[in-house]
Amino acid sequence: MSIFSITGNDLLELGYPEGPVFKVLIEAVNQHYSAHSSAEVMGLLKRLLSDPAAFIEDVQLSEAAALLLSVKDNKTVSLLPEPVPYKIYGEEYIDPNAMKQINQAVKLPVAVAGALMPDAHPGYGLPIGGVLATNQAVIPYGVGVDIGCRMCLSILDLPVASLKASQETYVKSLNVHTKFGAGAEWRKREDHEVLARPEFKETQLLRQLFDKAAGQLGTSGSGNHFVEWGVVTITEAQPELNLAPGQYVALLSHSGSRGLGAQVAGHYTRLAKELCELPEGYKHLAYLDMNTAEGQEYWAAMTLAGDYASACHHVIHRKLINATGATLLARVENHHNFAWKELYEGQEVIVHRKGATPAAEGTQGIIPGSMTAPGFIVKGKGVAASLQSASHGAGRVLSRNVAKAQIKPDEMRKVLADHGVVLLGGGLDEAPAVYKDIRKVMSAQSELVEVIGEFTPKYVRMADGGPAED
DNA sequence: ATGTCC
Repeated sequence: MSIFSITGNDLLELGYPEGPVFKVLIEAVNQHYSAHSSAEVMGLLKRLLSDPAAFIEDVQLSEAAALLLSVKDNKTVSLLPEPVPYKIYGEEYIDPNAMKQINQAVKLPVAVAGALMPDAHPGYGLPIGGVLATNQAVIPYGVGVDIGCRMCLSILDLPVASLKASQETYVKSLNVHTKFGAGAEWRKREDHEVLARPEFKETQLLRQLFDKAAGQLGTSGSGNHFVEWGVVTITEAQPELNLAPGQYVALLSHSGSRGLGAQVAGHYTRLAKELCELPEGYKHLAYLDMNTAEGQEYWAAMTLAGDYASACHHVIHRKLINATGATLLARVENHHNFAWKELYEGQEVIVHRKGATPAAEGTQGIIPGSMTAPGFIVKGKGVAASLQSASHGAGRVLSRNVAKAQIKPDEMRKVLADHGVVLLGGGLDEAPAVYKDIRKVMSAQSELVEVIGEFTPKYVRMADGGPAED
């Protein structure tokens, strides 16, 4: 007969809420159950956690059961004893810390299903590249700080030869009509109907944020955001895009909802943490009940931030297309940090995509590679196991700090020159070498999306990189 | 991601 004992880690693994119940339960089990098998005790502990009321008169476990019931009354949320189903795509390319984060998210009591995309890397709460479906709950950090961060591609009627022949015009258009950097605002403000939205008058938060949003309309921010001219190659006729096979000049942008979305995310994450107390290590996953005023308020603010992000892209594209005198032939755009109401196995769920491209059957999207690697125009296949999602890019392999310490400016210049790419701004932390191989990432998700076109960057503008690390 | 704590 072996002597068996449990530890606090065992209880954490089982999803027990941290607190006095730990000490009481460890003592009770080690005193009264040490002669039982590990499997027997674990089974008992699972039953106790899922239904403490059934143990309230149990000789050995009544105290623990009472504590568990009072914890529930005190709104500390208990995790699921078993995770809901989730599928990982391209596991061999994914950081273990991102795996750990999706493993936590699928134990939330509101979780319905999850998925992890092949470009995944760690984030706050849900990993970047993480997808989570929940029941009647929205997780502000499941959407992310940059609410509505999205891609927008305009395919134009300009001759491809003009890219080289009129290099100066294209480069100048980026310098004149885009604005990058944290806090960047246009001195002469742009206009767009999104600024007339009633939501800007309906909460104190959005009233406060309106002026900054008006100033930042049509700016791009910093980090991995970009605006670039390049070449779209279509190999087969695409009726949905109304495009014949061939090559086209195109404009591609990547940016989000700027200060507006960041402040909305911060505000409602703080609120969610107050209303939804989760165990240690899970707190960034705090959620709002969709059937409360707070949940509905976040949803409205998130929707506005998403539409604002779209408006920013449209302002940028309008100005750059005007600068070249082009005509728009086709446009593809998609959010990749957002939450949607969708059906999963017949149930309405809230699908959070934090750095993941919507890929419902026939839905078009853009998955960028890097400055020197192609991006892909894709059409979703509607695979339920991925919650109808795909990656939102190649994903980083080097952190910003490591990149700034390791990559030499001359190496980066050479890679750009070898690919015929002109870069305005941009830092070592955005060098092509910091990204995974987009072709490997695409093959890891070939069952999720069909590629219908490629985009190759030529003239790229980004925010100036930060200072190099020592 | 954001002028890095409303």
